[in-house]
Amino acid sequence: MVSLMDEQSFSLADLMGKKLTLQKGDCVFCQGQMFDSVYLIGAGSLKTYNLNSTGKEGVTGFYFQGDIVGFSGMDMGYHPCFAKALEPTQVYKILFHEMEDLSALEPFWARQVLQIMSRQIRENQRLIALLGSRSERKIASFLLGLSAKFNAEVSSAEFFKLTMSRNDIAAYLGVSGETVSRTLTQFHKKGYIQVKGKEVSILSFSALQQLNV
Amino acid sequence: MVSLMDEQSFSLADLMGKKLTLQKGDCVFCQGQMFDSVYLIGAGSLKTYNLNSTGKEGVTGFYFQGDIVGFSGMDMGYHPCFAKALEPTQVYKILFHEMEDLSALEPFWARQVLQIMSRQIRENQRLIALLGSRSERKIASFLLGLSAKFNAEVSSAEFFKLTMSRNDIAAYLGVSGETVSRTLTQFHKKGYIQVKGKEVSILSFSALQQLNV
DNA sequence: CGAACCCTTGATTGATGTCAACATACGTGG
DNA sequence: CCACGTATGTTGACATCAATCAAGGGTTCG
Repeated sequence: MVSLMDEQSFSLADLMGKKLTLQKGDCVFCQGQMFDSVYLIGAGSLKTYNLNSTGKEGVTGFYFQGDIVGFSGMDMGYHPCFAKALEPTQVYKILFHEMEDLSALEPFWARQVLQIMSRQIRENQRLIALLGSRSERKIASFLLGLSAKFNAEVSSAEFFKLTMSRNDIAAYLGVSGETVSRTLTQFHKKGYIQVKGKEVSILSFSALQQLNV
Repeated sequence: MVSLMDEQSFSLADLMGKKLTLQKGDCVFCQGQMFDSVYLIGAGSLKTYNLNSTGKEGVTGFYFQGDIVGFSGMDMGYHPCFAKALEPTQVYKILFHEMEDLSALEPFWARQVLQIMSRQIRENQRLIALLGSRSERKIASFLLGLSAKFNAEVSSAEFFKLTMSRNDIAAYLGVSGETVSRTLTQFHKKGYIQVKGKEVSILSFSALQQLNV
């Protein structure tokens, strides 16, 4: 996979984007804030979430190195969600009108942006297709997706870190935090995964894939 | 809202896209098929869905006039879903590499494409945020979203037509067909909506919005 | 006109949310 | 470095929503 973090585009990002360093809990942008930029993630991870009138968080996505966060604000002109760092994180701020200009100038960049948006649409639709399935399957799919993402883009370590809390995962998949806990220990007891706090390793991809259907 | 169906871009679409006429049930593309085009909808409506190994349909989206369908296939190089007409429908086939060329030449077009993709990301995330909520709320949100879309883009008629079946709605929202039926009649009894087969009219937006939270 | 599909409604069952208690990890300040 | 307090995670008991099964009516299309 060609990534925006490859050398060629890294220089592009450097050119156009102001580099921001975030601590855990810092927000890149807030729900309702005016849209003028998107953010390319250089390192770390973010979650996007919105608050409904009851104050409950709905997590709409997790973002890692090479992802761009903030596109959902483009068409309405304001961000419909918060974007908050899950760990120390670096992002490159990309002013939207500069990105548009560059699209006209640099075909490689334009194609990369479309690729990233397309990937996001596909990933969102993968989740939507899970909407009706049981929590076991949702969580299996979540682990497999995360593992694929990490192996492809971040590292090939056996263990990967869940930088988000169990409740974040729960709010993302539309289940309760307790169900996430229960299902993880269930997977562990069946020998599908190994869990050490926030570190997870998949022992049987096939078993999870079978649940995933 | 500026739409791709406005005069200026209509001529663009005419220029680049071969016009296809579909009957109800016809597929624009199939799951697994190679990606080379996206499709701008001129009239009618489509659903996208995928089949899992058990043969069960998971509906990932509904698309109407002015939407572009097929972006989810871009980054992997093949379509991860079917796109099937829900009624007599017209689409403009847009070869992807031609779209890229035109985007480089025509900033207006490039911006429109980004807008449409952004809207789709936002709409998908709105659904994802509903993942954990009760079916009542899911269906209320679905009706409100559809109503907004129709009023904005298709017509301002009081009634709008559900071109998809109850089971399609169910598969989209991750509930059972029976639950869709029951909830609609419940809304009807409470005076929130009027239902005549596939025609629906919203009598109390506020009541539905309150459920929507 | 028949057959297939779609929709509605009822009864039952099962999965999962909620509540509660406890355990563990984390961060902060002494 | 320890001690405390808070946030996060785990586990159990129970309640509830919605899936499933089933039956019947309605609609569409060949």
